[in-house]
Amino acid sequence: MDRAADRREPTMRDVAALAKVSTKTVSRVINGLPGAGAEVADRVRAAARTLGYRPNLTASSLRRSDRRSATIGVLFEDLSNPFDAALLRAVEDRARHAGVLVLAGSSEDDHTLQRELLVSLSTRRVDGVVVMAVGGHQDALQQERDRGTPMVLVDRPPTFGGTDCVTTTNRDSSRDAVLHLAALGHRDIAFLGDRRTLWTSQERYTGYLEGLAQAGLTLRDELVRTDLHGADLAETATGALFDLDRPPTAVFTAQNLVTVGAMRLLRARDLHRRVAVIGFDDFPLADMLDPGITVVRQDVPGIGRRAAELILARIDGDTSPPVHAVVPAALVRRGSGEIAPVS
Amino acid sequence: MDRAADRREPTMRDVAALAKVSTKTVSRVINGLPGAGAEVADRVRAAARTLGYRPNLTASSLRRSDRRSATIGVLFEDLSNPFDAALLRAVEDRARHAGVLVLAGSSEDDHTLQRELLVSLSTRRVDGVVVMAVGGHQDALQQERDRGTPMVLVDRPPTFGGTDCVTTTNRDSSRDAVLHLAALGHRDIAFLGDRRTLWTSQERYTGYLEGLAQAGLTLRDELVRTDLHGADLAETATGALFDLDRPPTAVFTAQNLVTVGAMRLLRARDLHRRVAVIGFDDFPLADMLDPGITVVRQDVPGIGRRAAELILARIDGDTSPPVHAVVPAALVRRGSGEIAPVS
DNA sequence: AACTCCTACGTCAACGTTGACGTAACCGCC
DNA sequence: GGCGGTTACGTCAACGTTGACGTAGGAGTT
Repeated sequence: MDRAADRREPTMRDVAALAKVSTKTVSRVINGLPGAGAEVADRVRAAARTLGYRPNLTASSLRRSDRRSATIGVLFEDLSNPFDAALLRAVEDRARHAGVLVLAGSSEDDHTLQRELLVSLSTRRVDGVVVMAVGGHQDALQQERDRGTPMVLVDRPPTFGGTDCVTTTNRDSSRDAVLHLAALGHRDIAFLGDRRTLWTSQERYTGYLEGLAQAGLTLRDELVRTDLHGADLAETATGALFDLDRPPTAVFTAQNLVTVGAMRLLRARDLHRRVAVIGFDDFPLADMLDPGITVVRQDVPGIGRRAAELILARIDGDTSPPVHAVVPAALVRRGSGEIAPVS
Repeated sequence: MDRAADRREPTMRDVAALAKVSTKTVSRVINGLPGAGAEVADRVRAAARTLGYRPNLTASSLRRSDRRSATIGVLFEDLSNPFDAALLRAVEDRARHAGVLVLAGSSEDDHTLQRELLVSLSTRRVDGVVVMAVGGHQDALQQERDRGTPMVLVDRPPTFGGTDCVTTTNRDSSRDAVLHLAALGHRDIAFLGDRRTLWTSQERYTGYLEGLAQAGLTLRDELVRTDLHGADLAETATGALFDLDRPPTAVFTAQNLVTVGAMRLLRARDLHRRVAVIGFDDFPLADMLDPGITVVRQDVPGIGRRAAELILARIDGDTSPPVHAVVPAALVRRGSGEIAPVS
């Protein structure tokens, strides 16, 4: 076994000495800059190879005028949510193609932690930050943004100026989902939502209201349940709905864990074939359930790609006005949303 | 909107000038080192705060003797696989508590890409690397390891020396799963596996063989289907199994996508209530299906935590002999694995 | 009173790299 | 054959920080 741990990493100086040139010439060859003859360049490359030389990007970015670290930070709430995972993947994918690596950090919906992570990132001089989770106030984000760090918010618009964001068609797609249910004849459509503090929840609720209005239905307040953070709360709330004298015949669940919780209850009460369900956010195996769950599917890779493109452009010096990019979601019909009301 | 993008970041020199001390004193205060009076320290901290000073970790690690970047690299295959996502999350969590951030990169099962990512990471002078995906040869890994980079493999033992790894009880748990099925009276138990080049596939297959042997059952070669990379291939292969004259009464699926594919077919042929299924690897909503899927659940957070602890220890200079940590998996009974053979 | 020791600072150089600039050799051209 | 231009190098300092070391002043010891 090779105990190489204590061996010093070779530097440009070592390569230069072996190739009998100056470090500057090594720099030119390594970076592919002009000003080095073919013969010398070969010698340098050979020396680099024999020594196993790897340029030190941190030293390089320290000295370089652009000061780039070719690294961006990505903050998310919880990777165990497939939405976050897919988003990170999409951002990482796009960034990698630009030679940029991703420093990942999960804030677990904790403002203190988020602030600390932002400091950690800025301490490492990332070129920009993509933030895909912020409940409540955005002070820490604004503070970081004001320092000049390029920033893109995902799934939430900024409460402060000068910052790009990428969201999906929360309101329009929610409205469409409700209209889809109404078109089947449903008149009692419940709304089950995540925490009201979340911008997406509010948007989806607004879309729900718009849908009801557009279909000529009246809102029944008791069919609206919000602040359902997690599948368990959603399950309980769904139970309460079906204890009503006049229970809903259709349910619009405005977040994927809420959908799962609702389905769990419907299944337990054997209502899953009689009550229509449309969920916002797709989730794995939604097609495997019986019936398959009709969902509003966000274009997660599209959102991630767009976010990455925006941050990369800003890092490249794009100073055009801030953008709110909206990536369209689509209704995926799998059965649960196509159940007509029992007459 | 604050156009701060072009304002130079404040440095120690700026803080020193404002606090009327030397940069070295600022360094002492910022790093909490002794040798600075209380009054001076307060002045320095105040100056740092007014300027919005953030230490530059890249410059610091360049100069420091330990040369630490407080960053580790994590390579995974595909974040859209919940196994990878949960693992990354666990590693990130543990690392964060040690003040270490994670540079994430997906290799997408491509050796060229993996090699490039390793170079990118080493170019950024990460302190260590956790690798959770390598099919086939490990040349690039060994090369990186030989440079002295601390490394931990997850889910696969190294083919070279001097490197830690963390795996689960692939063989033992597979054997137990088969014995569980055999105890119900199953005598025709099929094996559906991922690519044979994967070490985990081989281990699980070996466990399957051990289980058959221990239960006194004879292997029927036509009930073994491997190289099923992805749910679609698994679905097709499962179909072929049930076209046999004497189809299996139970199926052991050795990977989560394989399980999903198999379930898809069983559902399509309405066999899902008659054929027993045990899958290796849990997956979201496995409990929501009908029947719930009995699985061998790996302790993914445990694996991730262990991997992080190992790499952090190595970075801290632990030179004890390489470790192969084995984190036990557990059988989770949900129904599909408890179906008795139809007589 | 002379000494050692300690504390609280400061000075300087170096980490690995690159921007700015210098220079020697060679080219073409009137 | 002298001039301007280009090419292929080299030299030097600086990026932001910290390790090694220096020093002034005060406290404690003999």
